[in-house]
Amino acid sequence: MAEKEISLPEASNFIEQIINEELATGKFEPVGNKIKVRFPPEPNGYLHIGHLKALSINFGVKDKYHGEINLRMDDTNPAKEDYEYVEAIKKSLEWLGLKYDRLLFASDYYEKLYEIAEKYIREGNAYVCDLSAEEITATRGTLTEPGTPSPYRERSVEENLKLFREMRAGVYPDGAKVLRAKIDMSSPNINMRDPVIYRIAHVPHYRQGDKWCIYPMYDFAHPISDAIEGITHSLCSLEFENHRPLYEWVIEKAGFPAPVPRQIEFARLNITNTLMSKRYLKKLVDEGVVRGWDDPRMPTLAGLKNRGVPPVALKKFVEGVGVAKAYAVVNSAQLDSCIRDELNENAERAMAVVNPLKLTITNYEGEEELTFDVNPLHPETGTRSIKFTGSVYIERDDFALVPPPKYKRLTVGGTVRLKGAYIVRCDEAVQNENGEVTELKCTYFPESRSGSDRPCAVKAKGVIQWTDCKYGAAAEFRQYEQLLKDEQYPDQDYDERLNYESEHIFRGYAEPYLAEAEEDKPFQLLRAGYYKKCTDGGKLVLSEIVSLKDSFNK
RNA sequence: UGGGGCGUCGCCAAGCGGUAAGGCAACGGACUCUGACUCCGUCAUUCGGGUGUUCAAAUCACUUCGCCCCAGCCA
Repeated sequence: MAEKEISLPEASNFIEQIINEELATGKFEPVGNKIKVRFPPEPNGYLHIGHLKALSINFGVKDKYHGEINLRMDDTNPAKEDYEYVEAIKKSLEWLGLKYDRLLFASDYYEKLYEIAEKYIREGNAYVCDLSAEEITATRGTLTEPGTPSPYRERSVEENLKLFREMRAGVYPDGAKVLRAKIDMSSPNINMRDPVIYRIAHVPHYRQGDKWCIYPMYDFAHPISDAIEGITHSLCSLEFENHRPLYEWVIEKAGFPAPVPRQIEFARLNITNTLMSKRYLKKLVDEGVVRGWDDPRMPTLAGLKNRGVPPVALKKFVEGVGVAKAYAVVNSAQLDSCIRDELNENAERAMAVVNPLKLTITNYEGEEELTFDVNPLHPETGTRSIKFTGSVYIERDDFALVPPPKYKRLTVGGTVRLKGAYIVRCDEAVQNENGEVTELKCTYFPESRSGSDRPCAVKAKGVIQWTDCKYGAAAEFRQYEQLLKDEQYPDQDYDERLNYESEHIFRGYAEPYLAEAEEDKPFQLLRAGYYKKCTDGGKLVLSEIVSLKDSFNK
């Protein structure tokens, strides 16, 4: 218990525990005890809420150890990648306020990677294999049976070198040959059975153009990229556990000096009611079911942003979820809670109705301005004014023909307070031929005006929100409460899921105040649980609104 | 079935041999011009099961059951 030059921070998860132990044993003294991590997305889609965990862990480690973090695009498969995605990824990190030390690309290492591949060949650690993809699969063996060596496994170094150079030169078509690591065809770990490390693909790369027609595989490129960058901890999700021996083999054979990067795996983030596979998300975008990757219905960070989710809420959520190795599905209620919590604290308030029911005050004439606190929790943020003309929309659920027990809102003959305005009594519920209530006729009590010191004999059981018929603005927003029980939720069928999502984007009327929203500023509508951030530079999406109004004035 | 992992409250999750933190959810109650918020209170004699070691185990050992991952020229 002697030499303790470094004071170790308190570990808040098992990864940090490991790092502390390594630091304590002096493993990183050769690099000045500098911890380096990386966040390595493949630019083949937008970042989604699942990436949040990797982000949080990596940036958390970086901050805690005053280390460095690279944002590295893991772009080794040109068929799927594009600049659009690297820009989107950068934007999402910026939105979250995460600052990385440098932006790097695996594709910038292609030359270096190629040199290491040749080194492998020269040292007998790799060979060119002519087997087809099907043949490779067939000879790989099964979970219980060992694989059989490729007939090309024992090619000479010279021949391998020649062939590999020809592969690079474009002599062979796609699939004709691959470079394989020469490890162990009978390893119980299938990943070690001579994995492919280079394939031929005559596909232009979004950054390299047609400079290359052979591309390194993840299992080869990733460990080496980590090593090149001097990454100390390569944190990834559980499904790469089986790749760890290969990760270590690749680095060892490449001959990097210690300390060499260490891969540590953690459990992915799963959330109920939220599908996160890129395949699924991309399909939604490609088929035009959503407006884009940033559609507020999407679980992408860009979508969440457009939904009005504050980045801090996301941070709190992911920190609250913790880091462990046990498979976990976090209930979306936990996310909702973090969002509501943040909104409750910081969002300005506004009223809105989703499912409007017209309420007309028969004894009211003229119009007036009512003043509200912008945020009751923080009165110092100011006030807002809403016009009131005596004709308003209220939420359909706030009126009941036959009230359930303990109902606190409007009923025929009952009274309720229109928030910030007057107490009204419902005299008549106008119904159409189908018995549906189409309008409420009410009388109001002038002396009940909000803020008035005149005593008012009338008492209201409840308070409801409203928007003025003449001045209210049409709006679109999403209800973030979990309306359906988990078991009813279509978990895998994405068409059903989309229907579900569509039903949870609501259109209705809101205070005109909302239409003036600043970009990125979420609102908590007075009925807790609703919130909305206006897209398109802070303005409501008008095309949605026009059709809305039509359907309202049926 | 070969290999690699994981099992602590309905959902996450601390705990690392000294007698089960916390959050979400839920449930009571107070307050309320948001049935919200806030506030107070309740919510694992038990750590997948069993057996051992120990004065003492969720923590160690053995065993058993369950779940996840791996046979892409994806990452």
